Amino acid sequence: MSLRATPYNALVTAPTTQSADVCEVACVHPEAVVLAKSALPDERCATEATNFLKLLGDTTRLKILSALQTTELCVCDLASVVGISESAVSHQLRLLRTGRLVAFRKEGRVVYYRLADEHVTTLIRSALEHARE
Amino acid sequence: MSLRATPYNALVTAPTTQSADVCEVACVHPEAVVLAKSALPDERCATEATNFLKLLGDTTRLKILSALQTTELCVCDLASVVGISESAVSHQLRLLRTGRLVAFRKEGRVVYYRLADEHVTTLIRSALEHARE
DNA sequence: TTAACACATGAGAAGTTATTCAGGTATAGT
DNA sequence: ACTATACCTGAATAACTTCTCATGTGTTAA
Repeated sequence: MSLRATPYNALVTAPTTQSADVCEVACVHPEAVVLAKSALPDERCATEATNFLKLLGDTTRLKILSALQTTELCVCDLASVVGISESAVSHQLRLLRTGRLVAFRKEGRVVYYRLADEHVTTLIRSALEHARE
Repeated sequence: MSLRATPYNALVTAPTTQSADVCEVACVHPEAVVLAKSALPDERCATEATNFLKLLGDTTRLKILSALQTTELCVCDLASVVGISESAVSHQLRLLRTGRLVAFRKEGRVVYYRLADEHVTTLIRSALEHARE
């Protein structure tokens, strides 16, 4: 996960010149293509959404987030719960903070992290449900 | 995305020897740690869930899946809709097939892909909703 | 049979990611 | 002031991902 919002394939994707004829490239079902194309989320939303999903799509981060579903925890605690180094946790927390998936409060030298969003809980629950079936 | 189910950090993660004292490593809030630890999803579920979320966490795949929410489409169509090469689409479809996010039917030499699962639609909708707010 | 088409796949290149390690900063206690 | 603690961060490295290009497979049409 990069901290910048620029996705890998933003540079690679063909420049979609929205001319009159949508189906310039060879395609089999023009009407279906037009329909599907109009249903695509706009670029910004798609990027935001994938950045969000990317953050959930990592075992370490999913564990961190799962742990935070029960209670707020400090970095030390999280390292202990997840079973990795504090440094690794800290790096991941930075990504989660940047993506606004977690919030935190400082108390002296201890930093308590918590989930920032209901969506996180919902999505994790859905994904786990899907995984179990 | 690898096709194998072995995650990157399965080999790196410290071996959690589940001895009597859960908090062997230094940690600040033992009770919170125990609580959070018991709430962690088991390893297999966490892996499956993250594999699923990983598949959603890519702009190209999200576009493919979004397109398939409207109607079934062949590889050609998808390439046209998303704006990338057929080969790239095909590679991504393989991952989505392996992860059982899409299903397909063959008709002559054309292969029609469709979403395999309600969860996919739900999750995409949630993620986009989160992205927009 | 031959050619064209729709799709799949392997190899390789270029980019991205997650960890460790070696330092940092800020706060609390002595 | 000095030390320990809790946390953060940059650099480096190994692993992973996603594309392109070349090629292979199966099906239809001439």
